[in-house]
Amino acid sequence: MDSLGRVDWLKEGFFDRDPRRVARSLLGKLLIRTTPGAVLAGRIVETEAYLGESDEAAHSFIGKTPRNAVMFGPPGRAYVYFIYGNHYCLNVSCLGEGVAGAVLFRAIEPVGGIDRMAEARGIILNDKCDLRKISSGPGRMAQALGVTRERDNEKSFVSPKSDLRIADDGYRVPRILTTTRIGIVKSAAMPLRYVIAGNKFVSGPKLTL
DNA sequence: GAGGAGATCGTCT
DNA sequence: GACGATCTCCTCT
Repeated sequence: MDSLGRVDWLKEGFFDRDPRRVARSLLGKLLIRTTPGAVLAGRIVETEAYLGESDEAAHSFIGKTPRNAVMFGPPGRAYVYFIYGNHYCLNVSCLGEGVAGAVLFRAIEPVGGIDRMAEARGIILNDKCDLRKISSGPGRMAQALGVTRERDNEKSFVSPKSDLRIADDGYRVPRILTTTRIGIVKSAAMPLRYVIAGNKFVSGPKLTL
């Protein structure tokens, strides 16, 4: 972690808030995966908030099931699910025990261990490669960080022993844009997607300001 | 560059 | 048995 300089690790209280506030606050923070051979780090540039049982688009809308139980658990835990038969998506639980809520990590800007993340994505690093393909989009980002449900679901983001944590290195987000969420049908009009304005690693269609 | 469709499987009804 | 918080490839312009 020496290469990252001095950072503050996020604590459980950070996540014990409304998912909308957590989603905004997470922008600009560093998502860090510690592996035996390298430290993978990415700056969070895009998030989506999923509210509790009042949000039709959230998995928690149908109530607690084995799949979504983490959303109802304590804050600061990883909720990982498998989607479309191909991809994993990484979320962090918000609010306290018994209250559902989560924030989906949609994209990060690679800042450390880039070669390892590219390798995990099957991308050859050279002058022509598009770095956005490493971690721009929930499925891509999860693959770059080696996130799977078996390995990471229910894992704590706030335990000092965890290999999946979030840090604040003092980066100041210039401006935040709020848009509707991507890929959902129900409650699609709710503006619960947050992105760092102008950041090229944000996924989805280009945003006009 | 934009748009459409297929891939593929866990989860819930 | 249907559907999904996605990605990639292919076609068309």
